[in-house]
Amino acid sequence: MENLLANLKITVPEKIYIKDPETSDLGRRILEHSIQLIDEIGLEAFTFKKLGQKIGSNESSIYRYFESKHNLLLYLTSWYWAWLEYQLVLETYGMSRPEDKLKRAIEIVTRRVKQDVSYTFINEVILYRIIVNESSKSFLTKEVDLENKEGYFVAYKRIITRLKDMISAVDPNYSHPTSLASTIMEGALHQQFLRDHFNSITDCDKEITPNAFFDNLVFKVLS
Amino acid sequence: MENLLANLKITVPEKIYIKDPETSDLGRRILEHSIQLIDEIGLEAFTFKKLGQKIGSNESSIYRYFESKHNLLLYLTSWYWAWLEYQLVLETYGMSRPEDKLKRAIEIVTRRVKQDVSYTFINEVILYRIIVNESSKSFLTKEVDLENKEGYFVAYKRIITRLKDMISAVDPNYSHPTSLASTIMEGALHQQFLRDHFNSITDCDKEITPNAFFDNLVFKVLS
DNA sequence: GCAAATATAATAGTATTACTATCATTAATG
DNA sequence: CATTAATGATAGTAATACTATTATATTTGC
Repeated sequence: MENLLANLKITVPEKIYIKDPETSDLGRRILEHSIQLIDEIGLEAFTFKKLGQKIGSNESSIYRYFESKHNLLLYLTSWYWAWLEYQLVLETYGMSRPEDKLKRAIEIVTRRVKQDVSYTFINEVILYRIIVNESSKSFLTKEVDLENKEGYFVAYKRIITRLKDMISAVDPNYSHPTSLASTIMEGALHQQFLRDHFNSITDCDKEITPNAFFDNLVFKVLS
Repeated sequence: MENLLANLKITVPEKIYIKDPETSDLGRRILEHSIQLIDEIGLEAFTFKKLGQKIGSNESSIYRYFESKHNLLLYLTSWYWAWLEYQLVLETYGMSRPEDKLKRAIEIVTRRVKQDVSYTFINEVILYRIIVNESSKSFLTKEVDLENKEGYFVAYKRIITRLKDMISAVDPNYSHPTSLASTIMEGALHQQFLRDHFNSITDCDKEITPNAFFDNLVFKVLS
């Protein structure tokens, strides 16, 4: 798996960036350290100036890659969804029983990323924390419809559609497979967040994982 | 119901504001018009200066009520959760069958607010749109643990706890009542958002409501 | 009814943000 | 080796997110 990904480029919609950051050393440093910095100080306090200082580069140079920090966030989230979709396809490939396949799929999309598997400049463990804490902000804006038209959210929509298909494969008569799929995806992130910050309103802790909750939920709903 | 609320003050944690906005004309204008303005231009573009212009008052005067727009958002979300809890308690009061009670509760917390019921300066229909689009931003910050310690999120946690209790009343053996409760609350807002902006990843539309989805889900999980 | 207290308005000022523009320097490529 | 492209340095702008100060209303307490 690691080898496969090393040769495979995760594709992010072109319009999100001005210059493809994966094609240059500076671009790759921008990605690597923006993930670290956003994780450290949060998206609100994150600025291109601070990032420039961290990577020993100039603010103006970073603007040649991304027109704003919002677009950088779109890039990182898009990258993550594409990466997760890749994991999903790879790890369920060839499974014939729909139940097993769905079970595995739920595992993949609800688990906390604990290992940096792809050995690139993008650290998925840290990126996952950004997804939990910041990804909602990528679409909770007034520009969402415009950006959606530009295709900025295709990766997110595609992985949910895949999950939906797996749900319908288990129970073709279930009436709300798409909403269930989107609820699993967003709900898992939310439960991870609650586990870290509001443990009184989640059952998830060190033993009970969001995966256990959603696995139980989905198979009760579909049976 | 309307009469009751007219005499009842929704309580928001004191530390959220500098001066209680409900106690003065200017304060009430701040609340009324901040809701309108945030709904119009979004939280990111919203500033106290613009609000001041809208209400014919001065930026500096608004700062005497709230130390930042983040705290204003905390106020509005807190107010909403307290208001919703009030609806929940009122509308399920005296119901004896746990199943009926839970069914009604799910209806209350998943429905889109369509009528301004309390006749105050706070328009709940518009506020609901703010909750859908902006409320996550109230806790997705680096300061969340600090603010949680200060009690800024008690209203949110309390309503989820109430819902959890109703779930457990229906099925005391269900293993994840708290996570189910928080998933319903947050998930309903998310489905409303998807309905408005990403209809390909939800089943909800004009006919199917988030309520239909969650009602079906919960009673399948608990039976 | 008036003094004192309080609330609001007006103005100014600061540091930072989120950029854009220009020009110099360095590195890559044909 | 000349041209082009990428990066860096510097400067500048409008807006943001405030704080501070002073002036002017308004309320309230006696």
